[in-house]
Amino acid sequence: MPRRPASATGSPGIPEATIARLPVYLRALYALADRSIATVSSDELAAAAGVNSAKLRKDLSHLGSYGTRGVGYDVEYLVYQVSRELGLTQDWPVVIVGAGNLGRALANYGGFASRGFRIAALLDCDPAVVGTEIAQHTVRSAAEIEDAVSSHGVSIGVIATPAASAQHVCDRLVAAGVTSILNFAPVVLNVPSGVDVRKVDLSIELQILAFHAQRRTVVASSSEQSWQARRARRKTIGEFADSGGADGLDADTGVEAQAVGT
Amino acid sequence: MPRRPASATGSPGIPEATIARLPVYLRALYALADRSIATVSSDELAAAAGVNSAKLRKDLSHLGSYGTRGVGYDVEYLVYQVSRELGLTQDWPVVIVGAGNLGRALANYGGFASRGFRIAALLDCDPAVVGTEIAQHTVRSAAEIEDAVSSHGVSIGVIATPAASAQHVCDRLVAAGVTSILNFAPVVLNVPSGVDVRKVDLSIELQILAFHAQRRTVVASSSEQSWQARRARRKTIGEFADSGGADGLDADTGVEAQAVGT
DNA sequence: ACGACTTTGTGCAAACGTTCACAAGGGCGT
DNA sequence: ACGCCCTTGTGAACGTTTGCACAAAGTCGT
Repeated sequence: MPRRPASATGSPGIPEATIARLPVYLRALYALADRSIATVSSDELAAAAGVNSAKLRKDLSHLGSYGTRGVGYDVEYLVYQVSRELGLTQDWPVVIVGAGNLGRALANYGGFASRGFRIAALLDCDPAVVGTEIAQHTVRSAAEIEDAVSSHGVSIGVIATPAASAQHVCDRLVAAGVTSILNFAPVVLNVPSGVDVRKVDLSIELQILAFHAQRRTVVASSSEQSWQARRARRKTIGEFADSGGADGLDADTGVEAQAVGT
Repeated sequence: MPRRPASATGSPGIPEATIARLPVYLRALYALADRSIATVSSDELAAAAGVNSAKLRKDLSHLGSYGTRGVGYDVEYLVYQVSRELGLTQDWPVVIVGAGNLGRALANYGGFASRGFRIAALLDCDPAVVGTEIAQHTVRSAAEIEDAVSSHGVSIGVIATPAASAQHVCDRLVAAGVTSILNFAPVVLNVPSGVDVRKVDLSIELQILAFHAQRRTVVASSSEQSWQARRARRKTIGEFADSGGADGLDADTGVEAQAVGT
């Protein structure tokens, strides 16, 4: 991840953590606008977005002073400002590579179009799928990646292929001029610097949940108390170095080696 | 998202950021094992996982001292240790609510089964879908959520429904005993404390990419005088040029077309 | 017009995360 | 057995993010 010099560019350098939350605020704001709510306080908006109100105010303060003290924020005005900051006042043509279940889900996802993302092309390499129609888009052959990218001036590519082809597809997208990639394939992509990659991994999220779920059962079996005691304890309680680290286990070789696919 | 009390449980308190990377390391380790590589250095593993090697070593050091100085890490042993830490040495039954494109993609996703996640039930409320077979699972009616959860001792639920039904489904899952939820619907879920929610939002990731892409072009054009001239406009929000003919134009349409039990 | 009340915007300190740099420790050749 | 070389594990410095608490700045009622 190439660090961006932030203030060296003339832009005030909005923290990455803030950027990641702006879309959440934006969605909450749209929901408010739908209900014809004209103004909103930081407390209300924070609650709708599921964050702390101080955090929300600090986040918004990075964009400028768009609130009115004693009143709150004008919903429509803030929608515009956040959209502009995120670059959503322009249309972003996007190519999606891979028209399996995931690619189809993406193509049908209303949240894209409503934020200015327009599907410029939907590609797949399976001849059985090429030519079929998905969400008003005719699936084109993956051989046309370069053409689709350059003819529409696409700068964002979505990879929804199996893991095995992801890097190859990525290379071609980058060569064709794509500089932002959203990767759903469970692999780490190698890209030249200057290309931005974000990863969405369905199974990683489950594994993180499993970790916490496991911990919960361990805790529950040792001390029966609901976990409300939020602020109770402080730092680590000594060194439990390794709770169950019996060395004797000869790493059971049942390592299921299975190619992960989408 | 609520802060996780990490060290409040009496366990060694592995940082959240580390937990989020363990699944990535695990995948890289599996790939190495597939190639019959017995040991790996922190440099190599870090490269495969796409992180800095110092970070990898520090992450692994939270689990214990499982490396050998001068040599590296034994791949199989480390696979076992990481799996155990993540709670993947046991099976996790999972219910998936919503059998649209996304639910189907999830059901067919090989990465779940290979990490110990077993689909206990796949539910939907659309009568046209109930009864059909998806990835060797017969889709059951959404009315049976409670039964599916309690009869299999499920503690992890996946919500792949449209936004409108997500909170309702969530409530029912929680009431039935689910304590970990993976949410794909673009809404902020309200859950009682003690329930762990993780969110995967397809459009948020794109918006973050758009921000960086925009910044890149702004920097390239080099003559943007920031946003001092902010007060002028008051654009309306209604019309976000949406040329594509996608169905849902409402700010927050669901992930898919079908509705799930309300 | 003015004071009471409300809410924003922000300085500050603590918590958290990352990176550097190097000592500790183990294998391997001789 | 010894010393060299390699890699781990970690203390310490640095940067980022969070949350508190409050002054600044506006509105509203009288």
